[in-house]
Formats: sequence, C-alpha cells, structure tokens
Amino acid sequence: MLKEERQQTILNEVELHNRVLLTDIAETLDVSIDTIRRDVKELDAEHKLRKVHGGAISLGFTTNSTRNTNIYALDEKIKIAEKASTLLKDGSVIFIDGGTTCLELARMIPENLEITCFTLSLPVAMQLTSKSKVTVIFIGGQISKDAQISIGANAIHNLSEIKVDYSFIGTGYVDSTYGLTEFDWDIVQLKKAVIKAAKKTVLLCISEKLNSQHRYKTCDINAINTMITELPPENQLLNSFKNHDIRIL
Amino acid sequence: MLKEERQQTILNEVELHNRVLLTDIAETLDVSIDTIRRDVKELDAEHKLRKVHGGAISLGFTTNSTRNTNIYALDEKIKIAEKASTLLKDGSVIFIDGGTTCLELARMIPENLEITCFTLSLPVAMQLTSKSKVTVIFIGGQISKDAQISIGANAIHNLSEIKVDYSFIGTGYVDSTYGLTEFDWDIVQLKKAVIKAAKKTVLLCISEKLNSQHRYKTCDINAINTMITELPPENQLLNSFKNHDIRIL
DNA sequence: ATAAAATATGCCGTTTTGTGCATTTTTAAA
DNA sequence: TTTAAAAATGCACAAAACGGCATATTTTAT
Repeated sequence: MLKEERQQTILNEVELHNRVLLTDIAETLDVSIDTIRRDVKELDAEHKLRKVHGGAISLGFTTNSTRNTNIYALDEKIKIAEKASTLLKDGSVIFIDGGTTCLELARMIPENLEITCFTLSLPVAMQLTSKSKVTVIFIGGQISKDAQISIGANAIHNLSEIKVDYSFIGTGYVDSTYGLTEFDWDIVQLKKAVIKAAKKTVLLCISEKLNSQHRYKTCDINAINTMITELPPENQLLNSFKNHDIRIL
Repeated sequence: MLKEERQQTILNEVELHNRVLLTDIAETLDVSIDTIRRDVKELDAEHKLRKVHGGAISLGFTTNSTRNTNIYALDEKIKIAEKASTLLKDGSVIFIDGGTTCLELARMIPENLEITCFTLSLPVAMQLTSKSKVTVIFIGGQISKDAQISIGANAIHNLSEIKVDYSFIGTGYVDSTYGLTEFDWDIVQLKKAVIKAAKKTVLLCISEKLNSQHRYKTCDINAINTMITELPPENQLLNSFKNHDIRIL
C-alpha cells in the first residue's frame, strides 16, 4: 500500500467520523502504529486534520466549503430550488434569504444568467461568488452565529433602502390561517423588512412545514405572492392555500 | 513497445485502479524500473497523474476530499497570525481585513476571547462565526468575486461610521519609502477607509512582499503603527522600516 | 545513404525515504 | 500522585529515487 493511499484513507475516516484513534487505523490498515503516527503528523503539518493525543480530529465545519454538512431533506429542497429558478430572468434584481433551501437556489442559478442579487446570508453570498454573471450585494450587520446571517437594526435599515423584484424567503413555520411565524423575534423583524423591500415575495418551503405555527408572526399568508414546495401544485395538502391569492408552483 | 503506448498503458492502469506501483508496471510491461520511473515523472509533469513514492495515483483520487485550496506560504502566515493575536485583549474592538493572512488570524482567535470584530471579508466572517465569544459585524456592500470582500461606495461609507481599536490589514505591496501600494484602485479606496476607521493599524505581511511596490498608493509607511512579518524583529531585512515610527513584531 | 545529433533505455553506485522496533520521555486520566 | 497509554527519539534495514554513464534507437541534416 502506498503512503499516499494510506493518508487518503486516514483523511476519509476523519471526514466521516470527525475523529479517529490511531490504534484503530493502524489495525484496519495493518501497519505499525508508528507509521500512522507519522502520517497523521504530516497531515497535521499540511493542515488537513488536527492531531490530538491518541488520534486525529477533523478540522471541522469551519472550512468554507459549504457542501460537506449534511442537509436535511436535500432532495426536496433541490426540487424547490429548481422551480424557483424558473422565475429568474436576465436583469432581475432579487433578494435571497438564508437557510438551506435558499442556499440551494443560489447554487442552482444558471451560469449565464445576469442578475443582481441581494442577500444577508454568508453562505449564500459565498455560493454566489462562484457565479461570474451575478452581481452580489451583501446587506451588512451583526452576524448571527447559528444562522450565519446579518441581523439587527443595521441590517433592517439597509433593507429599508432597497426594492427588489423578487425576494425568495424561507420560514420557520407556515399555516394557511396563521400565516408565517418564527421561533425568534429578531428574525421576524428582519423578514418583515425583507418583505417590505420586495415587489413580490416568493416563499420556499418544504411540505413538512405546512400547517405549523409558532410564537412570533412574520406576515399574513396573503403577503406571499408565490409559494413553492416540492409537491406538485395540485397536491391536496396545498388546498388550504389556494383560497388565498397565492400562486403555487 | 513505443514510449507513447507505454505511457498510455500506465495512465489506463491509474485510471482503472486509482493507483499503481512502479514495480508492477515495470514487470508487466517488461521494461526497467528506471524507464517507468521516467515515464511517470513525465506524466506527472504533464499533470496526467500524481507521482508518489513507489508509484503513482490518479488525480481524481485525492481532490474529492482535499477541500482546502493550498494556501501559499501557510506556515509563515500562521506565524504572523500568532504574533498578531497577542495584541488582542478582552473587550477589544477590531477590524480584520481580507486575504489569507488575515483569515489565519481569524482562525487563530482564542475561543475564550471576548471581542467585537468588524470585517468585509466573507471567508473571515464565516470563520468567525465559529468563535462563540466573538461579536461579528459584517460591513455590507457589493461583493468582489475574486477577493470575496465587500467593495464600493457602500462599504466605504459604512466604514466611515465606525472607529475600532485595531485594524489588521494586509497589502499587495509594501516598501519602506513608497509605503503600501496596490494593483487595484478600488482596493486602495477601501483600505484608506479602513485605516481611517482605526485608532491603530497593524500590517500583516510576509517578508517576501517587503520592498515591493505597485501603481496605486494606499498610505505612507508611517500610517502603520505595527508591522508583523514572520521574521524575528531583529532581522536585518526589517532595518529600513525601523527608522520610521513603527513597532515591529 | 550516411554521419551526426538527439532521444530513449538500461545499469550501477549513492543518497534519500519509508517503515518497524526498542527505549525514553511526555501526556492524560483515575 | 500514580500509572498506563501515547509520543518522541534513535537506530537499522529495505525499498525507492537520483545522477552519471554506456549503449541502443530514432531523427535530422547533409
């Protein structure tokens, strides 16, 4: 076995389990513990992993490659993003919210589409930098650690100064009678500002969230112009939304 | 057997099994190990495969999980970041610039340090979200695709409204008589705003950049309060900077 | 067609690298 | 603090890489 393969195997193991024991690796690869120790030492020097007493751990989720974290219900979200991307035309000025569904939309923007895109999500902005024809404008503000988005008065104020054609937003909870609701009050303030900054608001939402609600209200359901789920529009789960003046994709 | 077909055979083997041993190939093709070694060396130079001790491996084999784009002179930059981080105290309000050196500084901020940190670099902001005690504020603006930072009037205006204790900046070029210079005019405007927004400016700079210059000027060298390179302060390469009123770490 | 030049190949001695083992030092957990 | 596991260190051996050289093959120029 080549040294390179061995090191690659070690990296894979670390990626997969986030941590490994040197003794385990040595046994599965059938080489001496010294060799593994040296390998891990090298990999550490190359900043491919971090060596700790007795083993090695992954450098973690801090690396800017956003894809490696497992996204819940990714297939559904991709389907939603595909539908959403059909709304985009050259010259559009849009806003893309945070959240994994919106991130998928950002990822799915065609390479040749020439649009201007506002966002307050760091991952979305990172993703959009790879699209050469997209003008990206980041709404600054204090960064929320868990959601990785700008929040706070500054962000809201900045939003008040723009008006986009479409804003693509996610939501924590949605219900046909109670509208869009969130767990977090700050987020609600932000989303209100986003909706106000858009001519038309498009809600991206997996069907699992339908008919759920929480404490703080973002807006009534008819503040939404278009709603996109992974379901076909004629699905009966969407019936309660059809009474309102919402386009369903 | 022609050299061409031999090399093609090697490539096929590598494609097929992701790896190959020089001794195996030499035996199956019935040529000397030296010849194979030379072949593989050539193929490596042509980026058709990667030569490793004892064999060769497919290019695709490593790239899939080697997420980190290799940073040039990473060790030097880590050393610089380490020195820079000693300037940080609880309660500090700082600015961190873009660039790989500054990104290393962001990565190196201790977990228990409680500071407020402004930045206009997406990667830096992403990195900082993993530090639970750091308040991160992103300066919004249009995002430059290649540098992954906010640029333009909006970013500059936002910078004009803050004043931080320290700003840690990089530079394209630095010279003791010509000061800090850049290739890009927009970047210069931005850096000027950054320097104006800081009580003290700390320059992070690998020694390789010393005594280099370019078209557009960011500031005189004595606009810099502290300069950090990977070299020990007494290194003679830094002599020309010691005349000026600069602290060298 | 022939000589000269360039390239390719194999061989050999030296240097470098990779690996395992034994011993000492360090580390982390009870 | 004690103690067992892990890391570092030094060493030995084998495999591989390297450089120089001789020979063979192909290409080029005359």
